[in-house]
Amino acid sequence: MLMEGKRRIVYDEEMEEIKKGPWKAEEDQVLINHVRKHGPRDWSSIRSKGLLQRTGKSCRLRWVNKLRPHLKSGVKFSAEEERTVIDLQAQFGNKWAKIATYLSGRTDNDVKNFWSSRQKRLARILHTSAPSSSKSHQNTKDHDDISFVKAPKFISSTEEEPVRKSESCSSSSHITDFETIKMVPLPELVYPSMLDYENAPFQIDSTPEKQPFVGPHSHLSFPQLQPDFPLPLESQDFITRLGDPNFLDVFGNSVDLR
DNA sequence: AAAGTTATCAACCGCTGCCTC
DNA sequence: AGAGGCAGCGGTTGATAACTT
Repeated sequence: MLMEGKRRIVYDEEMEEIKKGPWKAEEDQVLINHVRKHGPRDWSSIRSKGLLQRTGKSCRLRWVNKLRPHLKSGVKFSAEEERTVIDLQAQFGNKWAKIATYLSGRTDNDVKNFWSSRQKRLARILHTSAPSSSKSHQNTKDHDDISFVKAPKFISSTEEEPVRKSESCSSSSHITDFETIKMVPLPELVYPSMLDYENAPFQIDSTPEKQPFVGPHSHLSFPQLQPDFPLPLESQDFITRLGDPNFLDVFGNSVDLR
């Protein structure tokens, strides 16, 4: 990516240059050398020693996202990886760093970008505009997004670590009552190939044993929607349609599901 | 071929939690 | 105990590539 001409230079209080923007190969090399000597830590010392005019934060990010060994840079997410992300997002919420640990060679940034890209695509398919970036919408973003159901309590078979309050909002395995959660388990979300709805067979088989996820923790299980929870009628209708071979046709007829 | 739209990626920002003093 | 620094995380932005009209 060539953004050389757009490089920004800013100054801190001491008028000491802090370089921002794209990294040069020489800077990468300095960073790699630092990690070879000291390991992936002491990021702020890189600048204090005058090795680079980058913040420690920036150095860490560069290492984690681009320079770390064994990264799958430039390699698209496989169907398997997509399913893993979808499954884990349903379980953990937007814990990208945590999800990334289940995918070798993928960073939290990769997972985050993949998911946000997917959300936009889905929003378009559903004839809802992508979430506005306007600050005034940020706190309510989840509520204009795609569709909502009242979710039942999910049962997870694993004992999980205590969850901080801030984490609980979208982590379905910790929902304790009928909380509003983002996203219904659209078939497309569970089976990424269905986004290619020209060719999708729409043979939805959601039996737990066919869930393809394989992660580092073999005991991991995913919450399942209980079949008989009381969804609002509108949502029930929506979900009923998911099994309809013509389901996606409705999107072409300006049906607003919000 | 040009213009418009969408997808992808890299990097920054702000916040939070942990650790040290 | 609490202040300050640092690392890490998630959200967001902006540039470019790829695709469509």
